[in-house]
Amino acid sequence: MPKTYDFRSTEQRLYRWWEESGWFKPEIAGPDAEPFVISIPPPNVTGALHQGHALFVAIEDLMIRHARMKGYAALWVPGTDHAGIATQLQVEKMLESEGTSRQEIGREEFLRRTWEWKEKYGRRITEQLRRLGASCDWDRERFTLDEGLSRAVREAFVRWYEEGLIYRGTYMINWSPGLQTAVSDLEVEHVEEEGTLYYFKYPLKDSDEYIPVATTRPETILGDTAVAVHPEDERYRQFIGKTVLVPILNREIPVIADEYVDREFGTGALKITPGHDPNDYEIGQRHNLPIINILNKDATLNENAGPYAGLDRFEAREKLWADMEAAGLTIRTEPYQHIVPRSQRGGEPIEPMVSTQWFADVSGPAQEALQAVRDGRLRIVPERFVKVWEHWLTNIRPWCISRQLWWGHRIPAWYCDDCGHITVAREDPTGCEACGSPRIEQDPDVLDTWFSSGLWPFSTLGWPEDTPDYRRYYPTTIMETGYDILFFWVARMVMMGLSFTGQVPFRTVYLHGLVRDEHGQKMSKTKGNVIDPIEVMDEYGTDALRFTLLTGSSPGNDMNLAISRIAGNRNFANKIWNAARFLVSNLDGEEPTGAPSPEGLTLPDRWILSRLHHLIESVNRLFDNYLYGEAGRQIYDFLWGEYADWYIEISKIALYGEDEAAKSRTRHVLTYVLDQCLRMLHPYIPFVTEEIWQHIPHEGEALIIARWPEVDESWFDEEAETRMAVLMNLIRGIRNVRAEYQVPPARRIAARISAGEWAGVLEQQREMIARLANVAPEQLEIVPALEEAPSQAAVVTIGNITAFLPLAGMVDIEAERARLLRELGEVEEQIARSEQLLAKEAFVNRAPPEVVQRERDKLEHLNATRASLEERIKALS
RNA sequence: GGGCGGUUAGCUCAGCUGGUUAGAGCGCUUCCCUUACAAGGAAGAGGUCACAAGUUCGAGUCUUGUACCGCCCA
Repeated sequence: MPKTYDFRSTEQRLYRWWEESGWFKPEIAGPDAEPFVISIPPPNVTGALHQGHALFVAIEDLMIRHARMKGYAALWVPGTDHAGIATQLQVEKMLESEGTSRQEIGREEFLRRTWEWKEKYGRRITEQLRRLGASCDWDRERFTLDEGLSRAVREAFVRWYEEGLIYRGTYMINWSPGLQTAVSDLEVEHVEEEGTLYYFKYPLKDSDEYIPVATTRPETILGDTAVAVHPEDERYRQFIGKTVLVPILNREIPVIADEYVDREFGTGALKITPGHDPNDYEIGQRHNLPIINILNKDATLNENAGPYAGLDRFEAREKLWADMEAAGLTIRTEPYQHIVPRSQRGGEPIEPMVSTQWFADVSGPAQEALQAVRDGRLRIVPERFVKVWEHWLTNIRPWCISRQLWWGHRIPAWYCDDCGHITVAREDPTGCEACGSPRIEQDPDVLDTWFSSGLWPFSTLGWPEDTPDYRRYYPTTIMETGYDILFFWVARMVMMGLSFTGQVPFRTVYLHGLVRDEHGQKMSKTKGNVIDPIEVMDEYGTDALRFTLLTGSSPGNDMNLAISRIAGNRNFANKIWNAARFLVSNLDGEEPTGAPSPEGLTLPDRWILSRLHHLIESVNRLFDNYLYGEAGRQIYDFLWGEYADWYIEISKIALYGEDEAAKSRTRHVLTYVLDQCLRMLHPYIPFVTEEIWQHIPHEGEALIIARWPEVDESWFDEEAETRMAVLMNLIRGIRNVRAEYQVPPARRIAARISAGEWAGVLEQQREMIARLANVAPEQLEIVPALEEAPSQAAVVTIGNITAFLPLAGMVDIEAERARLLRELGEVEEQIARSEQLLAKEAFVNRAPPEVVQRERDKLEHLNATRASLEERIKALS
């Protein structure tokens, strides 16, 4: 084994081996195994890997590998999403660079070019998922525009249409002028911005009087169809029912009364534009107001805007205001904080507009989705997201599902030129369903991408066909994804799953947070703080990135990713590598496997095995509660802080000695403990653990299919743990003194230990003390009590144990006294605290007995330490 | 306006069911290229756990309130 772990020569080779061996497939678990299934959150087919992908892959691969090792039929279904808007934009950009456009080349050619683009770039993202170690069953890979999935979309659309849940209608929607399509409510962000509030006059017809009105969007005046005031507002009461004139256009509109009007806001009078404001739309419905649309699809003004037709909405705003100023219709302007609806993609202002679109009334399915969580068929982790779930689903509104795009699932509706009937069908019709006319035309629009992703957990398994995969692997086990798409995706999958399959699409939803940069900033190209996963993997290896993502985050919370941590975890991989290297180089031909025999074990053996099984117990409990980060950290701490720092150092005594039985036993313990740790670490850092496992003695073909460790409480050994704790403290104490007195590390010192009842234990471990504290073995004296304490010596006290270190010429009596007094002070402080606690009757009576006993033991130990310290201080005086 | 999360060492974060002297990585100080590992080892400094009150024998952990930061929804 080379001196450092080389991930570059390892990762690709292992991944290919695993995949070619068929270990990513659930079939390896046998036909009776219980399935454990995850559908991948399908990344954008033409997207590039970012930390969000890296995080979900790390978590899901961890879940899948863990399940696989536990013997489940583990299936991770991979795939990609056609991502309508994103992909179409990319292709349009390409066309633009070619000096053409999608309009110019036409729909058919555009789709051909987009498929071409998909073929070219579609493999990039899945290659990158492989690079992360994702153990997906690639034979089951799906794409949302695949034939099967398209059939699922058809089926779903038609069924909901037949049930009356999907309908076509003219309502207020969110219009994206840049994309020239409708978008759903979810795709609009509401951003608070500095704007202007414009005050102006609404002149009364045949009068010099006017109603003052304020607006943040003056151009919408052109679409006003009423002015509203509060019915009880004394200021405006007399105007109710009168007629006012739209500025510049001089169109006549009524003054109406509506309680919706906030008398405190602005002037207390409200202009009503039902065509371009959701609230005004509501009021317009109540009062039967006409709706005037003043916008074209590209957000320029149309013929209804009179002299402003053709202008962009923001140009029109300025020009109209200038004209009104000239006409004496303006009052004043003032700076104003208001909420601007902006496109989630690109950030351009969204225009509310009345438009004919397809909608899905999901209020029924939403109720079922609520019920599923309430009755426990669906569990959300972390639980706090249940509140968000409840709130959103109880206030759900119709979902606008049509998009004026070309890349996507075309809406399966045909309009009859003759009778106007709409034919909605599973198979492309040749004629009108109502009149039979062949003069039918398919709706040009496509469906919201989320409509097809909503079917993902079952469409990928074959639905609507009753396939073997669908029967065996549906419902899936867990849906792991970011909390940011809880509504977009998770809620829709649950609603659609319940509606179409009658079952929850997954039993558990596990939500992770966002990956931010080191200082909690959102990563973005413009900020230049993007940490590219590919670059990170190139420099530190996949395992380092995975371990950092997995141990740096906790469920549902955002995480800040720091390069220094990734580097640290690269070091961790190397640390395990070298621990294994040490083991392998000391095997001397032996190949111990399985658990060692409990017979004839030494104290350190018993200790590390006890610690290991406490770790296994803890890790399993943490896994049961989805606390993967904490579990990973605990394995890290154990492996580095106990196995490597202590047990390996101790093992050198036996391994470098002459006792063959001791060597053999030590090799076995070393191997067993490392093996168990590698198994637990494999879901976190699959590459380095597999590579190491292949080097150390093992049973079975590969770590990826090895059994997950189970706790065996018979290894628990409290006595060994207590004794080792004392020994370790003693050794640390001696090392500490050495450092304080600046004893050269290489220099062996003498030690005379008065150990009381510990003399036997210490005597048995004298080699360990000698080696780890660098005490000369022939100058290590361990006795129950020293006849005479050496005067020229530094002292280490651990309870009843006092170690004298005669550091000839190095010990300054005064300095030593000061050091011991300092230590005494600390001990006394702790004694006081402990005594205070034990003096309280309430504590002694009410705290659990074992807690009280522990406190008593502690106090006893402290008192012993104090006594030795005092004695020594007295001796030095 | 409603809801949620965060506030713990210089920086980035853990701390699961309340229970020894609150941990880690990075950074910092001192020493060491000791035959697994300098991507390392040994020793160390550094925290009134945002603030206030409460529950409890016991609170970083539970409850309430406050402040600040962030997110979601309207």
